[in-house]
Amino acid sequence: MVRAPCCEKMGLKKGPWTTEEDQIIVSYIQSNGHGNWRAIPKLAGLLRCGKSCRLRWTNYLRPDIKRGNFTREEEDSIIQLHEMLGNRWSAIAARLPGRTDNEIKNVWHTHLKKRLKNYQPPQNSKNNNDSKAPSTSQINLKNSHNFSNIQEDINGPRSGPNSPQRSSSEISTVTADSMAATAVTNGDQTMVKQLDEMDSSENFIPEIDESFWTDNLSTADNSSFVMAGAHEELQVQFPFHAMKQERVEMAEAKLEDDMDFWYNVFIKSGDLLELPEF
DNA sequence: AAGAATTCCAACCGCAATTTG
DNA sequence: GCAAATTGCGGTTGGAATTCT
Repeated sequence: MVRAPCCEKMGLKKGPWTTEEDQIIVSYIQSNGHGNWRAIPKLAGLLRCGKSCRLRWTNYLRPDIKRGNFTREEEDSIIQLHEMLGNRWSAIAARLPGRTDNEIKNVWHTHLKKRLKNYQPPQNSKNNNDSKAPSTSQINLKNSHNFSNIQEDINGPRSGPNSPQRSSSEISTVTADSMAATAVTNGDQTMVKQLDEMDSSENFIPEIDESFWTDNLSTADNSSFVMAGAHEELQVQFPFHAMKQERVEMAEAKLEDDMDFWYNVFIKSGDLLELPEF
C-alpha cells in the first residue's frame, strides 16, 4: 500500500488542538456522526487529517469519557487485566467504561509499572499450598460470558472471515483454565473459590434479552453514539431517535453489574488487594 | 528566585488489519 | 483476487507542568 503523504506535506495542521477546533469537530459529529474520518476535516472545515480528528474525538472529546484521576479500584483492575491481556490497551479499555486505551497506557507507564516494580508479593503460607488448589480442569464455568470475552482478547477475535471458530465448551474450558491458571499461579485460593462460586451460580451476570439490541438497531440514523461497556455487546451504535429512556437505564444497570463483576473477581479478594502503596 | 531534572499526557508515527471498489 | 483506502492499535515523543536543588 502506498503511504498517504503526512499532514505537514499536505498543508495540514499538527500539534495541540485549540478550543475552536474542538468546538468545530464536536458540533460536526453531533449533527452528522462520524462515518468517514478522512472526509470529516474537509466537511467540517478543519485543517487536520482524519486520523488526527479520530484520535482527538476518541481520546478526548467523546461525551462518554470519564475525566479525572483513576480510582484505586480502576488501577487495580488495570493491573489484573494487564496480567491477563498484556499490552492490549484497547481490550483493557473496553472493560473500563469511560476510559480510553491511550489514557490507560499512560497510567500504566507513569504509575502502575512503578507500583508493580516496588511490589513484593505477600508471604502467605495458606495460599502457597498448591496441592489443595483445584486443578485447572476441575473448574468448569457454565456461565463464562465475561471470561469468553477475555479469552477472545487473548486469542484474537472469534468472528471474522479468517478467525477459527471455537465451540462454546472449548471457550469455557480454555477460559476457565486461563483464569484458574492465573489464580493458581498467584497461589490465590480466594479467586479460585470465586470461580467455583460463579460456576454454581446460573445468574451470576444478569442477561439482557436479544430484543434489547435488535430493537435499537432497527433503524439507521447518522446521529449515533457508542455505548462503551465491559461487554462487546454494549459496543454497538444506538440510533438516537430509537433510543428509549428505559433501555438506556437497562444499559447503565448492566454497566454497573459489569463493574461489580470485576470488583468481585479482582478487587474484593483480600489477597489481590495487597498491592503496594506509592 | 532560578535553573535543572523529572513527571505527565496529548498527540504523533508507523504498522497491521479490515473494508471497499 | 487484488490494490487502494480506511481504521485501529501500540509504541514513542515533545513539551508543558511540576518538583527538586
